[in-house]
Amino acid sequence: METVVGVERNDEGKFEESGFEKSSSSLSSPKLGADPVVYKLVRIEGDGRFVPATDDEIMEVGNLLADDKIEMHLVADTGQTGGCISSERTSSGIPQLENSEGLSQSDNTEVDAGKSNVHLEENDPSSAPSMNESHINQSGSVGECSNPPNELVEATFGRETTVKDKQWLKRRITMGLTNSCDVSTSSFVIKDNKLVNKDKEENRNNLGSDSAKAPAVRTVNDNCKDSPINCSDQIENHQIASGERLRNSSIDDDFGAEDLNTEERAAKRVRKPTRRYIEELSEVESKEHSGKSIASTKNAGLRQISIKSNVRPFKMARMDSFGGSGVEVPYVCRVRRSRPRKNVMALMGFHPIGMGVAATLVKKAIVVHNTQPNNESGDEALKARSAPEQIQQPVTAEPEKDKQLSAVDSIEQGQNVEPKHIDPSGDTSDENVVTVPTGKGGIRRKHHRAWTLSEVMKLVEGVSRYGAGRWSEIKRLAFASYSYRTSVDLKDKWRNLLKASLAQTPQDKKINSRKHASAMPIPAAILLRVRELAEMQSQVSPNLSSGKPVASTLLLRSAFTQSRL
DNA sequence: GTTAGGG
DNA sequence: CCCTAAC
Repeated sequence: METVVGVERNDEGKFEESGFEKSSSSLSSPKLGADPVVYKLVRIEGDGRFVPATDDEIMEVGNLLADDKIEMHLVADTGQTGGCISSERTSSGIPQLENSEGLSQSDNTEVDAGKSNVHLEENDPSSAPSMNESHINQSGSVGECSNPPNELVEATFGRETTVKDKQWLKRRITMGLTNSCDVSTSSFVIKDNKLVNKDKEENRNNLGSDSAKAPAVRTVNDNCKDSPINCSDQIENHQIASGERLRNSSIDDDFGAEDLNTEERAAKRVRKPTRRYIEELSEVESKEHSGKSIASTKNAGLRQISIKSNVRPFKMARMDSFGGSGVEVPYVCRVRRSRPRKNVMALMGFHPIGMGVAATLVKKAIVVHNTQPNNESGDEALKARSAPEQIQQPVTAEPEKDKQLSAVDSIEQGQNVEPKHIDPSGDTSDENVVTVPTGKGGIRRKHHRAWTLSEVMKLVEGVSRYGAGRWSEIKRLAFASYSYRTSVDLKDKWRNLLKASLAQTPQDKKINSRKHASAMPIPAAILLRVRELAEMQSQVSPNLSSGKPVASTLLLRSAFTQSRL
C-alpha cells in the first residue's frame, strides 16, 4: 500500500506547520510571513520510505485543491478530527508531523491573529493551503483512529483516483462530517463575530504572548473544541484511548462542553470495563482467532490488550512444608489476580490424596497459627480477609501466609472439617461458623459471616441516621463493635436489604412463610423500614439526609425484639 | 482510603 | 464476599 502524503518542511528539514508551497510546481502561493516554508509532496511506500511524488500526483492534488474549495472547507473540518486525535505516529510509520499541541504552539508561522477571522472563508488565499495542510496532517493521524477519513485520505491523495470516485468521495466526506464531527455553523467560532472574539481571547490566554502568532490551524482545532462531545463520542467508538485523550485535552480549556460532560457523568458513575471483563473477552476472542495472525492493523490497539492479558494459567508443583513434613502442593500461578480459591480447590480436587494429607497437616499448622486468635482486632480480621489473595501470587508469596492459606482452602474443600477455632476474628455475641458446608458439598465462603438480625438492625438504623452511602461513618459509629464488618460489607448488605425489601413488598411476605431455615428471614418490619429509608434517601437531597433517626426506629426495635428467636 | 457497582 | 474502578 502506498500513500501520498504531503510533508512540509522548512529548510532545516524540521517539520513545521506552515503555509503551502510545493517544491516543483506551486499550487498556490500564500503570502505568509517571512518564514518561507517548503511544502513537499511525497509518497510513502509500504516500507515507510519517502518517494518524491510524481508530477501526476502533484497535479492530482492540485486539481483537487483548485476545484473543490468548498470541499476543502469541509476537509478542514475533518482535519480537526485529525488534530484532535493526533496520534504519535502515522499509520505508515512516519513520525507525526504535529499533534494538536504542536499546532497550537508552533510559533514558526507568522499568521496575523486577525487573519483567523477570515481563515475559513473560501476564497481566502491563505485559508486553502492551511486547511489543506491540516487535512494532510490528519491523513496520518486519523489513519489509526477512524475509518471514513482514512478512506478519504487514500482516495483523494492516492494517485489512482478517478473523477467518479471523487464525487462519491465528496458525498462521503460531507456525510461523514455531519455525522462524525458535527460542527454546526451556528456554533462556528469563526463565523460568528462574538465567538471569534471569545476565541481569540482564549488563544491569548492559552498562548500568552504567542497568541499573535497562533497558526491558523489552531482556529480550526478550536472548532472541534466547541463540539467536543460529538467529536469525542464518535472517536471513542473507534478507539477509546484516543477519545479519552481528546476528551481530556479538550475539556481543559473548553467552556461550552462543561455542563454537557458533567451532565453525562452525573447520571451514573461510569465504569470502564473491568480487567476481568477484558480478559474474559480476550479469552473468547483468542479462542476464535487462535490461528489467525494477530497483527492486522485495524483493531491493533484492542487486539494488543487482548494479547497482553491473555496469559494462560500454568501449573507448577511446589514443595511446601506443613507442620514440618514436606508436601507437594499443586500451585496455580496466574498473572491475573482473581478468585484463586476456586482454581486452587479445583486443582486440589485432582489430587485427592495429596490434598488429604495436606489438609490434615495443615490443620495442625493452622491451629498453631491461630493460637492468639480470639482478639477482635479489626486488623487481624482484615489480614485474614485479604490473605487469600497472596496465594495466587507467584513464588514470591510469603511462605507463612501461603501455608496458612492453602491450608484453609484445603480444609474447606476437604472433609468438612469445621475448625471453629479458626475463625480469624474471634467471635462476637451470636456466632456462626466460618465454613458452612451447605448440604450438598457446597461450601460457604471462608470469611462468610451471616448477618445477624441485630447487625441488620444496626445497619438500618445507621443508614437512617447518617444516610445511605456514608458507610464508613456508619461503620465507625454504629458498627464499632463489629470489627469484621467493613464499610463495604455494610454497603453490600444494604444493597441486599434494598433488593429484598423491594422484592418482597409486591407479593406480601412470602419470605416469612417460606422455610428459610438457614437464611435468616428478615422481618418484614425491617424490610419495610428499609424501603422507607430508601425512598426517603432517594428523594431527599443528601444534605438533608443527615437528619433525625426518625420515630420509626423505635418501632423497628420493638419489631425486632418480637421477631427474635 | 472510600464509595459504587458488577460478579 | 470479592474485585475493581471512580472519587
